Amino acid sequence: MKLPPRLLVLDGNSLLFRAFYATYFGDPSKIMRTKDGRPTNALFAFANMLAKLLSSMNEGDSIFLAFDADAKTFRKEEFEDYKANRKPAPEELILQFDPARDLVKALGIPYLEMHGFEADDLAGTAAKMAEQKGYKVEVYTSDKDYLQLVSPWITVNLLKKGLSDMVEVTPESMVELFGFPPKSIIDFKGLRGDPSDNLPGIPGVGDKRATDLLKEYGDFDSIIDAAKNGKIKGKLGENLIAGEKMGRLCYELATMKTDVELPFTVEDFVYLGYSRKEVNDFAMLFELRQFPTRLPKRFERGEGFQRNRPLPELVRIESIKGLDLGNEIGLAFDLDETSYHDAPLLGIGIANKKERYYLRIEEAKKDAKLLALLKDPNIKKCVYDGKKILVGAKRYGIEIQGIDFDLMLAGYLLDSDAGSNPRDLLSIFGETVPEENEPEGYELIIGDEGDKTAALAYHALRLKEEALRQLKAQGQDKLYQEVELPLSFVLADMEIEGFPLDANLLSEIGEGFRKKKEALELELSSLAGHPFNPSSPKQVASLLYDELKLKGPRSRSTSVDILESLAAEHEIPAKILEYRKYAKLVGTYIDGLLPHCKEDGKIHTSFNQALTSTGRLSSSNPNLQNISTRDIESKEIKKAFHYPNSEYQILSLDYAQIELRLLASLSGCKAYQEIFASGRDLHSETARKIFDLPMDQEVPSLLRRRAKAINFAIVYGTTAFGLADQIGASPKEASGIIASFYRAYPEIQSYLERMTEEGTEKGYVSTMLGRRRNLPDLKDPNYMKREAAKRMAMNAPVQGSAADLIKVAMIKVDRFLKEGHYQSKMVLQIHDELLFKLSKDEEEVLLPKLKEIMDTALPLDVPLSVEGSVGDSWFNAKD
DNA sequence: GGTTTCACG
DNA sequence: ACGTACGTGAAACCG
Repeated sequence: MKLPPRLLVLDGNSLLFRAFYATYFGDPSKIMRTKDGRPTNALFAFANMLAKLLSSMNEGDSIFLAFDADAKTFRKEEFEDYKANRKPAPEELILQFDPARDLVKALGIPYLEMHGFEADDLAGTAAKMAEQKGYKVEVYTSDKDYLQLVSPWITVNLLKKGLSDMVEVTPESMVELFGFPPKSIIDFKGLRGDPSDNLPGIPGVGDKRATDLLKEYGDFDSIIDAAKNGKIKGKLGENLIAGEKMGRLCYELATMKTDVELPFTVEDFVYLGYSRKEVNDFAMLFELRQFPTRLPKRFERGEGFQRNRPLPELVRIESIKGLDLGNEIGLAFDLDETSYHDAPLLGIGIANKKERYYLRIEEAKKDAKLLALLKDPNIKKCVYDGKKILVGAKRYGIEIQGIDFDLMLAGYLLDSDAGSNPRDLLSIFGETVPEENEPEGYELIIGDEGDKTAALAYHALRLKEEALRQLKAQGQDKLYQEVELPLSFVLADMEIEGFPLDANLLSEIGEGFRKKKEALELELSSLAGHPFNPSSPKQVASLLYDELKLKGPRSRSTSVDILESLAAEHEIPAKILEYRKYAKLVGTYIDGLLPHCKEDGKIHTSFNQALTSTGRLSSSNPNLQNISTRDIESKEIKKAFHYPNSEYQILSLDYAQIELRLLASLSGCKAYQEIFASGRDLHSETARKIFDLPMDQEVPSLLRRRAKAINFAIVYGTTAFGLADQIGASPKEASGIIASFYRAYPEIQSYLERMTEEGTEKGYVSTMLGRRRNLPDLKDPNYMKREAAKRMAMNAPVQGSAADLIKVAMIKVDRFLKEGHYQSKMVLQIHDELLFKLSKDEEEVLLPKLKEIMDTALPLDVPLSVEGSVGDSWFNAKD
């Protein structure tokens, strides 16, 4: 006969508490710690408990572990004093909570925590679910509340000290041990209360009387009835009647919830093994060297192990009719990620916590119930890349309301270097998605249609709680809720609105560039004495360094600065540079841009909101954040960006020296702040300070240039070599300048040092709004890697805070424009600059108002300066 | 697909 | 004795 499947249910909090106190010795100074002082006693004992339990398991057995989420539970809402008497857990234990979670993860044990529920509700639900499916369930805890679960199929193992000192409670042993059957424990608690949870019960009823009453009358209700009917005489009877309300409340609070809507099915609990690498990393980090050896080898998994549960089977449907989706769903669009402004929308993925569905677009568009659900703001949508969905939906005339959670943005904040494609980003959570539905060779795998889309919908919904928990733990929940998520809606509008491009004018401008490029090509061939491709670095290097024998660098580089330095020796390098300029213009900005121009006379970029390591946006397809502006001739391109018939103008508002102002504010350097407060020229003032010039004398332009260079160098995480290279001085001279800068602004030096030190300690640095950049390389043994990471540690908080600032400004600007029902629209962001489609009659009102919003987006210790300009084209809207 | 170059902040 | 500035995207070349 086949044995019933076996499930182990663990109360993680209870076990961890037990683990802690079993190794506490009554004194925090005596507990086990790592060399650098982090407490590990509870982890040690907890890890050994888990190792022992895993050792008892066979292939095919299941395990589930529940944790408490945060303090606010439904019990607390019903009874304010619930657990009010509990002493807060000691600091040493609290410090081990998060690592314990990491351990459970590393061990590949399916685990769960949910807001508003305690571990026992989740564990109880899991146990009951499994019981119904015919499992033999073993619960491990030290909490006697669990005894109410005991049944022929559920045994509760009560831990006294550790796993070695444990009582197994079955229905039979229960009566023996406690004098009443499992279900009476709730009646018992209603009568007697539970001092450990601060439940008073009924006054005058203690252990003895409660047991006696239960023996005589059976359960809580019958006892109260008996008292009301006068069968229980005297003081006890009166107490029972008077205390009924409190007793009943205690009864309810003691009742374990076994009907929580879990995002798991019992099948998800099957144990698939642990990752050797993750376990070893954990053991190393907490100096538990023996621990990995205690784990059963049969469950060890090597590289490439996917701990994630198998996805629920994909269900293709033609309508959502009859589906139970509730008021929170996962939603995904089958729409190419990189070309969602044009690519066809193939279908829609929908998920609840247990199932995932896919509808082709033809069916989806006809499904009235689906369309109503999509536009219902009360149905919360959990998505991956909501902006893509909004843009796609708009094109197909589908209305979307109620986007509530965006897994892409949450994952990006948790690890800005994780990469923004779903596969890489989901790996943060130990999940993955099926391969894209792509033709493999000539064989089209039709079976995969919608698989990835439905999986994304499913993950977005299922990972919401976990992602929000992690964001909160990292102090990034506000940044997510109040900045990134709302910004994604603003960006969607900007992308949909687009930016005007006059294709005819652009082609015309391009013809001029093309002629110059072709002329230079001929000229170069004749100068070289033979035809060659000036676009080929290899051919150019061979011409310059082999044929002409010019003295260049060992690297044989042909980049701008090298060619400029060679210009004195020969006329070819300068011509090559000129050729490259026109080749770039034609290739990237004329021929590259034209195909992106749509019939609406506009260009629709994609802002990538989950890509850069620092928190900036990036723009692609096409990139509108790198249109030429420095070189006056190249800037001609900007003339083609204008609205037809001058019905609208272009307004540009940009933050002046935003990063340096932030450096002044973040570092708290008074002298540096003072320059901005005074409104004087930053670079001249810096030159005066570091080169010791008199206040009244005008600053020579060479010194101002050098001061400007060092101001930038500082934000980049300067090196003397880099600065020297930049200003054409010796490294020695450059390091002298750096030293003078730090002498003039010592707080800036200490701020930058603090960033590298804190970064090394914590493994990350943060911006003003708590955005993180992880920098594990600060500890890398390789010197070069470490130095590079230091520069990132100095730069990321500044560059990232600037990104925070303009993102907040964008949200505020957007709200202002929408609330005032203005015609004008925000259409582009270029890191420190916002561009607007400006309705002429709104200019007078908007200019000062928008400036003010940008100026005051975040409170700083320096004034901000926003410069604005208006023109009939982008070209004319600058300076 | 990786490398080089160059456009931007 | 290393070999240097921070963050991007697109196009062209080259193997």
